[in-house]
Amino acid sequence: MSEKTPYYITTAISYPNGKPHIGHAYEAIATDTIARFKRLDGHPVYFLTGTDEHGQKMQQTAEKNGVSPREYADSMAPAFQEMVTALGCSNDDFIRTSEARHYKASQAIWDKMVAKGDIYLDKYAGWYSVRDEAYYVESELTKDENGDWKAPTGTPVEWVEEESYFFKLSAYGDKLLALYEAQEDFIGPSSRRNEVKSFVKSGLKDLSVSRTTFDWGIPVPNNDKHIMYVWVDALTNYITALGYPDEDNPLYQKFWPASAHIIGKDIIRFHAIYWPAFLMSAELPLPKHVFAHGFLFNKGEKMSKSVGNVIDPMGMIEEYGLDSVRYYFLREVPFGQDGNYSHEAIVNRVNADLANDLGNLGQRSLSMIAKNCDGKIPVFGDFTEEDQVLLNAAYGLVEKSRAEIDKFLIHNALAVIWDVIGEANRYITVQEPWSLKKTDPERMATVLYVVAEILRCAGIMAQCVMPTSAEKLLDLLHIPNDARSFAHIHADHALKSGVELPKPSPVFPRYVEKEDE
RNA sequence: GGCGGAGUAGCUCAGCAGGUUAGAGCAGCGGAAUCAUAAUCCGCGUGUCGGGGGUUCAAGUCCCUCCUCCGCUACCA
Repeated sequence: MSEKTPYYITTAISYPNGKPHIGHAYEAIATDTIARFKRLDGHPVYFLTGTDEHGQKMQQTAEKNGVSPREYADSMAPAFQEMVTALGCSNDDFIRTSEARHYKASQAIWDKMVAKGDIYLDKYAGWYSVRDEAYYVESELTKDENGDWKAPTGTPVEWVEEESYFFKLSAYGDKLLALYEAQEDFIGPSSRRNEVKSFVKSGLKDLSVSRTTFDWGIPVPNNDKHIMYVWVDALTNYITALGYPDEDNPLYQKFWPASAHIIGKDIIRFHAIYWPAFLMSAELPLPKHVFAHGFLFNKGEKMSKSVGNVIDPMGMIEEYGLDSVRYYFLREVPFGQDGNYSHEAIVNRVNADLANDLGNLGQRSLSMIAKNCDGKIPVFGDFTEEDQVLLNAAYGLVEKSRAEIDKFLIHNALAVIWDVIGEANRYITVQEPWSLKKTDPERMATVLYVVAEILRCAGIMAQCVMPTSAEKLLDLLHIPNDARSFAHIHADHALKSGVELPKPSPVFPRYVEKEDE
């Protein structure tokens, strides 16, 4: 069997000037689920996440806290690493853009873009508000009664000019449009692709890619007065982690170009326009997909610190359990669209799908096996048509869900799995193994065998979204660790009759509301 | 303002190369069953498919128009 295509997937790197929030967590678990899916499906996978630590905001926040930017970054990054761990992410590396390897990579790609003739020194001019410490474009400004320009915040602005390096983004408009044409699925979902296309069609201006007003960033080669615009360095993290600029590095050789960058919808432009332009300039291969997920809302309201409705991912894990949280967000929210969180919704979803449908399917069948089949995988007779239909549905799961995952429709991939679980519950009702127990014990054994086999397949599939619970389920079926990949979802690897099973115990507990006292 | 997306059962959504009585899940109501985590299974919806107009033998599904909501409209990241 030839090895499948390597699959390199990344989250965006988080900006650690605050605590991790549910948005960071959502992106991480979604990316992790795809990464796990691909691994289970036999691909060599590299999964990267990390923190984006440079920039003015980090420097400002550090100053407010009376520490250096590096000290501040060092104090903030661990919370993100801990979150990723707590979320059960299977990332192969965690990159921090303040690391030495990343300085090397960023300066190398910069040099490549210089060599290509795409970077030049000029002046950046614009309306600047000293008080806001921000530039504004003219369309944002208003004139006051004296005819002076004001920022949207009401602060006075002045026309300032600053020396800056520019990247010739304007030269890449046509190439980018050609890319979007040639690779329809480069940007997903399609609504985002339209936005990006129209933005590019409206004409690209050259991009200011260096700053001189602060110094927390990667120095521009051969000109220490300038640091790189954070996005130049931030985007480069995706190749730093593979060993760039050493293009002979085995990781780079194997995994670049990336299969997918999973990002939030707010940073699509940087990933779908700037990043491919930078790579084209540096003459490096382009990623295959950039997919933007939506935002999460708390009962329809945007989460914000001032409203005080921010969801802490660690608190959620504690309340509902990690696998329930992972399952809820990935099943409930159509991936690519905005989603909603509420206590009622998660309890409802988790109890219905996990405790009732899958958990109870396991419990009802495994306890019958324990009581009536000597606690061993039942001996089965000939399969009826109904048996075969159900088994085939399970064996077809990989192909069906893979088609969804390849379109980044994680919610659909999960729905496909739960369709089979529903069919299995209906099958039991129709077959009535509890009646067969008296009338036809051999047939009862066959029915229970079929259900156990469905559980095996569903359990293997579910590993991508709920690794811990799925493992537990597979343990109950006594599936060896080396028989838990998608390749085993096939009749050739079906359960062996007579294998002794452990005593069944519930895998997905029901969430019961706490009494108000 | 310009460009783009969306408006379908209480909720979340699917449907759309136009074509039989517009679907699913959840919630709700009724029933069956009793292996099981009071779980499971079956049955039950008179929905103006945002409003109006048009094309067509036939329109959530195409065209026009209006209303509402949302996104994008570059240098904070």
